[in-house]
Amino acid sequence: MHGYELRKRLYTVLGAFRTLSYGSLYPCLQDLLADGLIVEEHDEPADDDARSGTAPTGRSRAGRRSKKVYRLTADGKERLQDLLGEGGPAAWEDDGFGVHFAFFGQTRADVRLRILEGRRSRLEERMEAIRAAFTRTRERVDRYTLELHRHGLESVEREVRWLNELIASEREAGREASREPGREPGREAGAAGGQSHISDNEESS
Amino acid sequence: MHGYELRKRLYTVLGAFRTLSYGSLYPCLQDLLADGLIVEEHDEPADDDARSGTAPTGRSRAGRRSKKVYRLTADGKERLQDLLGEGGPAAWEDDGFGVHFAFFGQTRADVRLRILEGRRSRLEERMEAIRAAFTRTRERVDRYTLELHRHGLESVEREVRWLNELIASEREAGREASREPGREPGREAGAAGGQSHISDNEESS
DNA sequence: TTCGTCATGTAATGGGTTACATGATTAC
DNA sequence: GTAATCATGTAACCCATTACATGACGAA
Repeated sequence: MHGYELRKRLYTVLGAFRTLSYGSLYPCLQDLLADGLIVEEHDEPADDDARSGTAPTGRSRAGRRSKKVYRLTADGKERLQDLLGEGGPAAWEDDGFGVHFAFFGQTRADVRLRILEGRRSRLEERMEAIRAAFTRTRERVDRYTLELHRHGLESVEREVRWLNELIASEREAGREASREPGREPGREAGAAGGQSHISDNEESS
Repeated sequence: MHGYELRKRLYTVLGAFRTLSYGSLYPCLQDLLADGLIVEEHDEPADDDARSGTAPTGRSRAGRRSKKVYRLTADGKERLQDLLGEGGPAAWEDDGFGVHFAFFGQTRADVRLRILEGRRSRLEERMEAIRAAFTRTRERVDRYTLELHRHGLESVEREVRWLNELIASEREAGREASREPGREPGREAGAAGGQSHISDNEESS
């Protein structure tokens, strides 16, 4: 898709986390282009006789013709897979986790599990740190600070419970997948829930 | 206190949110100094005969003598009060809210209430946005993205409930304070909970 | 024809981090 | 005396945002 569209979609997908300004998005696309990870297409949708002078009669002529449409190259897809396959420490930091999670649909099952578990242990470390600070400073902070800590701690605890559910769900899916040997392990969608394929750049190379 | 100490305390107070590197802290202190909002003291704690050659025998000689100890000037305190009194939109953004909340102990009750309500309405806007995106994209995103949205939405809902409790608590405290006319309104500590005074730069001017 | 939205881009700017360098003080 | 920690500071850099500038297109 093109930049403008990408940004809006980025917003709806991980909007709660962060959105990206055009000032960083467009230069980034240029870099990706220079690195050969994406190619630029011009999306002139069959210029058979589209040049007819008649006004487009409102809503027809579906998508407004847009400037630059980008598409991942083979190199780009490989790079993406490398990125998604990493699952290292960067993937369980606050920043990285959201993005990695948003791409779980394209991520190998074993990597998904590693990321979820890594994230959980990160949060458990943080919980420990907060709890320690809690007992250490008990009487030395005012009640608002205490309340802030309490709420922060509960937030972390809640996310850990969420991760526990996801991990259990992933493990369950793994067991089911291994019972029926019809497919290679580590590539299916996951646990509960029906249709799970993402839009998946359609007829691309 | 001095920079090193400040940073550690910053970490324990709003550590869950963000910590500050020395690379930004020290230049910042220099700017504050240049603006006359803080002064530098050298904290030579009574050099009566502390120069005795004997080793300090371990744990005595309480605070380690530190390099530069800063203290707020009258101007600095005024500026702080201005900052704390603002309670405008900046105070209910993700960034600003944590800091403002951490200073609630020094903040006027009416400002506290305004900040809490502003924060709540910000979150309610966000909830609406997420819910809208939810129904709009219902069938077009994979289950992981959906799960991310669901969890994000619940996080926001939870924070709203937390704010509701805090607001109720503040209102209750306000009513109690107005019943006993012993003090000026809008300066007491708040609702439930015992000791609430913060360290409050001790015998300072 | 003009306005609003879609769409892309550039330059200035800002706020922070990392990495580095230094020195004082305490513990062994 | 040497290592670890406390404590301060500087410089390079990273990365994103803001503000600005441009242009195409659809609707009034």
